[in-house]
Amino acid sequence: MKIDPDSTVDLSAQIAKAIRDAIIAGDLIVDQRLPSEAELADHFEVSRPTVREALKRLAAQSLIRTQRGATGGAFVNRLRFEDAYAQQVTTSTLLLSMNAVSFDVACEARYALERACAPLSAQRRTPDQLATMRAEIHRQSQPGLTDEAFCASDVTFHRALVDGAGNKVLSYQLAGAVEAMQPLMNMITFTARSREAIVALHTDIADAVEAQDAPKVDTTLIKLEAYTRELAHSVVTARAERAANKETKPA
Amino acid sequence: MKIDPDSTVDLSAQIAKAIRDAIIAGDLIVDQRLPSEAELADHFEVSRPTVREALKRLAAQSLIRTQRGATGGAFVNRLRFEDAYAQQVTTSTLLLSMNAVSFDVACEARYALERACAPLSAQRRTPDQLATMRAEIHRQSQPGLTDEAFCASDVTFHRALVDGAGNKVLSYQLAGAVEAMQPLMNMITFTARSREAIVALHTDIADAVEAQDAPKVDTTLIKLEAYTRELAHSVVTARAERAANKETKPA
DNA sequence: TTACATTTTAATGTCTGACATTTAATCTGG
DNA sequence: CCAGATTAAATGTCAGACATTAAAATGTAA
Repeated sequence: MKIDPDSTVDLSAQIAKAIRDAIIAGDLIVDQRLPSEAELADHFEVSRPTVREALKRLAAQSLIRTQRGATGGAFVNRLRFEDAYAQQVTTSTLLLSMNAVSFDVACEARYALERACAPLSAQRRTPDQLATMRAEIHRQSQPGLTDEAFCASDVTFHRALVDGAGNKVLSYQLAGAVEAMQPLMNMITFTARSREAIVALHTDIADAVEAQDAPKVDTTLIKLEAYTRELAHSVVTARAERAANKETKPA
Repeated sequence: MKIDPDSTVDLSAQIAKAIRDAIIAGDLIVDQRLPSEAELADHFEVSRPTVREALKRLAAQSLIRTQRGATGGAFVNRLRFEDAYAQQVTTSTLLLSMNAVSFDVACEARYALERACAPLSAQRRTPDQLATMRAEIHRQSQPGLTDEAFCASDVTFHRALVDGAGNKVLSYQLAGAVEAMQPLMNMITFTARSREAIVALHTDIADAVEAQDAPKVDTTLIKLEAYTRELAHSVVTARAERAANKETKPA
């Protein structure tokens, strides 16, 4: 593991890269202890604060964890799916909000991916996952629910559907797509009638999943996607109209 | 933005979280300059090295960038899809290698996602993307190619297929799934005959995409998935046999 | 001998203060 | 008006110190 002191790149970034590459290459294995900060400082011929900045970079990516005390130090972290979810969701959310991704594009991606899971989920879903879907449908039917709570329940419902595929890699990939959509979905005002329509479609999906009817799940998801887009467009239209009124009225 | 000095959590982690939350909430907008390190140290009532560790954590997630000099400082970064790809690939790769994800599970996820893109790609692919697919098929047909180069070309081919959907969010999500598989694929030894079979399937896919025949793309991808799994299983079997011989022969 | 309390020790976490380096803005002389 | 020198403000780096934590080693009494 070497760095170039003459490079214009931050020393701490170089050190982080060197260690990260070693982890990816398998030279440092899970739960292995890195040298102490003082030893790393010696090795790379830099000061301890610089080493610490490098280690914090790696910690931010969940590549290492640190422990204080006599037998403490920095250890290569076993990257867990649960840890990766959070980062995936954060990153996806910011990508959507910072890159002017249209609702349509995000929606299309989300449902395309979800439909990829659906056949597997219809086949393999556990009773527990089915129960979660039913429970969320019930929650969504209750009046007085805020739009945010409705959306959150929607996310839980769809995550149960995705998790039903019983493939952790799929669940991980989908976590970002589904949850990152939530802020966009929150812009939609769900009227009583639109909630009713969504709950009806959710029920169809749960029924089809219970009956292991994959094609039915697929067609219902297509309907749900179309309806979601329709709702979003009506929001955009209403907003445009309000803006137009505002422009003409005051004078 | 506040932190709790009595918490057992690292101060730098708390500060990073406070700033990250502010970015996600939109309180800090793209390209906005954060206060200087000295000002942040004052604000949070910590020392400058602690603030710096927090900023390095955020930099590791591409949430901020720093600039030296008179008008320098830390700026909220516009998270780009290209930046996110790299992290996505790194994370996915480590997830697979550290969590004993079986080839079958990873393969299933990859092809399920890829098939989600295929219909869109058949419909929208540009001539350029089609040309990339053809070029990679040609490369894959050349004898003397190393297994690694063959795999790399395979990745490029499939990325062109995925990008053909013309949906950046889909491409981003797929980047991790497709590229993270590469180390696993590299374990497979591609014989002349298996390469021939794969090239034939790739050609079928390219033809179907050119003809905008979505169902044909789908069925061919299913065949390709089956064949890929078959190859992987034969590798595992061969390895097990070698191990068995090794156990009985030497004495 | 064993169980418990104490001390030691090795590591990370944090602080202070200083200097180096970079870069844009400002000043200055032609 | 322009080119070069100067200045100022920020990040990058360093050295050394102390605080805190937690495990291991040690000591002590039943």
